[in-house]
Amino acid sequence: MSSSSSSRKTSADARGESKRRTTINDIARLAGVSKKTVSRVLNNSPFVREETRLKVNSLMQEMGYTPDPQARGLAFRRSFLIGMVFDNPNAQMVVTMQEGVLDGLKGSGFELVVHACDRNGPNFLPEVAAFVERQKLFGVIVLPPISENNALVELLKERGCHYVRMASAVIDEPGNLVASTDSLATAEAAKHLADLGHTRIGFIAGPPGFRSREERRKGFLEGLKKHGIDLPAKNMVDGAYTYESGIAAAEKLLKLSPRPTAIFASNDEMAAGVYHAARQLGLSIPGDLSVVGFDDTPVSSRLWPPLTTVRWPIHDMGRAAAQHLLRAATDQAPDADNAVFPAFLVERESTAAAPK
Amino acid sequence: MSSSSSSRKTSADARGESKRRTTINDIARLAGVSKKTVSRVLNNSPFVREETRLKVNSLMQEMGYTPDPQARGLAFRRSFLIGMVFDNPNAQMVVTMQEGVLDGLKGSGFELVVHACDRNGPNFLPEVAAFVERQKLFGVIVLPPISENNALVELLKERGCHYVRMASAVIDEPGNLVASTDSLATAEAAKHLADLGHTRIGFIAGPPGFRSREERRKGFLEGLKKHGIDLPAKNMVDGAYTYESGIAAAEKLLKLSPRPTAIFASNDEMAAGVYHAARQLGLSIPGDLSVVGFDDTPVSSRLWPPLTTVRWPIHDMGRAAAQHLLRAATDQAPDADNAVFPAFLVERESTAAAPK
DNA sequence: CTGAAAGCGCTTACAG
DNA sequence: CTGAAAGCGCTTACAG
Repeated sequence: MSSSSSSRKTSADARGESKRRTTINDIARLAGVSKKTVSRVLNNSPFVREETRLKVNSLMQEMGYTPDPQARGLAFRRSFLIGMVFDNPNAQMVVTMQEGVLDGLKGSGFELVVHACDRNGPNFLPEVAAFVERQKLFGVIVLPPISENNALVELLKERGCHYVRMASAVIDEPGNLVASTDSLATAEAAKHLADLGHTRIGFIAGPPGFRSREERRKGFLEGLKKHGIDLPAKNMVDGAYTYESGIAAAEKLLKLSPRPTAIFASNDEMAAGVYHAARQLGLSIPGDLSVVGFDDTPVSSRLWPPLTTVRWPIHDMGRAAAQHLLRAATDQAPDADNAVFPAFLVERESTAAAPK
Repeated sequence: MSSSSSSRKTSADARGESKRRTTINDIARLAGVSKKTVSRVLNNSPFVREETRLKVNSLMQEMGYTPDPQARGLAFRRSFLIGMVFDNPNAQMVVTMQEGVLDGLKGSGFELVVHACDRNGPNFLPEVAAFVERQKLFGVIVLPPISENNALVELLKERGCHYVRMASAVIDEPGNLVASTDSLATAEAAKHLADLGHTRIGFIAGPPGFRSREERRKGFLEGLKKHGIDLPAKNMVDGAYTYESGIAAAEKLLKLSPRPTAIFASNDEMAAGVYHAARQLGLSIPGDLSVVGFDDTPVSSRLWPPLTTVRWPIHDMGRAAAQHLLRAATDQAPDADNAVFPAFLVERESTAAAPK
């Protein structure tokens, strides 16, 4: 049965069963070269005669040969897997990002391994470290908020694991970063509300521990200040990026007297909570209350009236993250142009002139 | 530098750098057995003296040894990866399912590799086949609607790849299936509407090619029939499981005369579209129009009024799928009790007595 | 119950 | 520009 190394086609192949996959040995034998030479072609080594390269390549094509990632990985001491590490309350964001990453990875030979974790768990860092080491990951894409964890990034560096941090501001070098411009976008949102004549404004912040909380707040407050508006402390409440927390936060804000005429929620889920609270109080949007969200997730257009919100190109950013890692895989320099993605306001129908 | 096989701790280890991971050879040497014996312990072979097993196990623990999945995989001729293959318009469903799977896989040593595909693409099947072969996947979890593709399943069987089909009805044997009871749930929804006195009812179906389309329709129609209600053909329109298609379908249904007093949409996204269309026509929900959805995704509670819908335990089903594969990995018999999960109606505020 | 040899499909390190 | 040998960290097939 071990005719595998002596004849071009085993009988199983001939019968179309083809139990055994083509290996580097098959290609080497057929090309009349050593397997080391095939390996050189595979790895784009410059030390191969053009003629040899062509012959090997066409043979690989003909036989439908793809190198075994496990065998390669074992020899390389690293795998062809890329991890996506996340602990994020925003499900929609996670899928969209994931789809973008898959998009960018398509046809690269790298596969995406997803890894959910609990950033508050006692073994958070050791578990991620174990994951990275066990699978010998080539690289990791880290979603917020754990992308902001410097100890995590340090741990990845120590292990020689490439990484890309998804973030809401520039917190690393290009090549290790894909960021949106949250503070610019919320400044734009602030300007929008100011232009509509709002001065009594409520702000629902994201949860502590998220850089996006800070970025969105900073941009919004600075934007207001440019228009001469200062937000009193009582007009700012914390949320948790969840629907329920949005309801609770809005209830607090809408109890204020004088009542705010506009509320900015730091994400769409919380903005949906604002809608709920407003409705309970009989307030109409945008007649009595203007609302702005952040994320432009599907829910923003399902709400009534459709939500004015900030859009950031999640899918494209996911793809960019994949591309950064693929550049690293082929020893190309980081692509600085592919690191920062503008977020911007999308005006819909939840904002209107401030009531007199 | 090749002191690795002669001393217990290399100097790097002693300095806490520990560049080299512990391998099966280290454990064998320390335990004073052959690596084959360590391998036996690793694979739960019964042919190991209890004493030996204990010594090896405690040594593995002490050294923090985990076998290298790539090396094991190469020798086993299969990997410790599980694929999740999907092409589904419902992002929320995909994440929730994925989280359930990750939950079930936690601590198993198996990792989840996600693979989006295009079921209408020219190379759909060959691409999935290539994915499965290249990665030598242990198993695959297939999401609807491609879980209903028998050619795909055949292809997996041929390659000896374990699989679990996620479905809306019993379409395979337990162990290869995790299904919800969609038709029972929509029968329940039909009864609910009938009990409220609705007789002029609109039905928005899912897109052709989805088994869930058939199950949900069948259950709903049978449920109505039990209450003596027959749906004329013009009261049934097709949707695509998307928001936009829900709007379009509802516009058709609400043009009917007499106008339906209730609409069942085969998923929540389309139900959200019904809300939109109703609002454009100045119809109030549930006063003028009752609406029922399916999925109980977050959007159903963000809508106003909160949507009466069908809930199915997506997360639990994802976990069950993982558990089926893990049973297969340890040669346990399929767990028939863990295959069918009831879906059921969740009454909220979008349904009320039919207007007189 | 245990082990020595060979092999999984690649790459590294070395030599030419 | 090319190749033979050894090795990555495991398991299979065989022997005892």
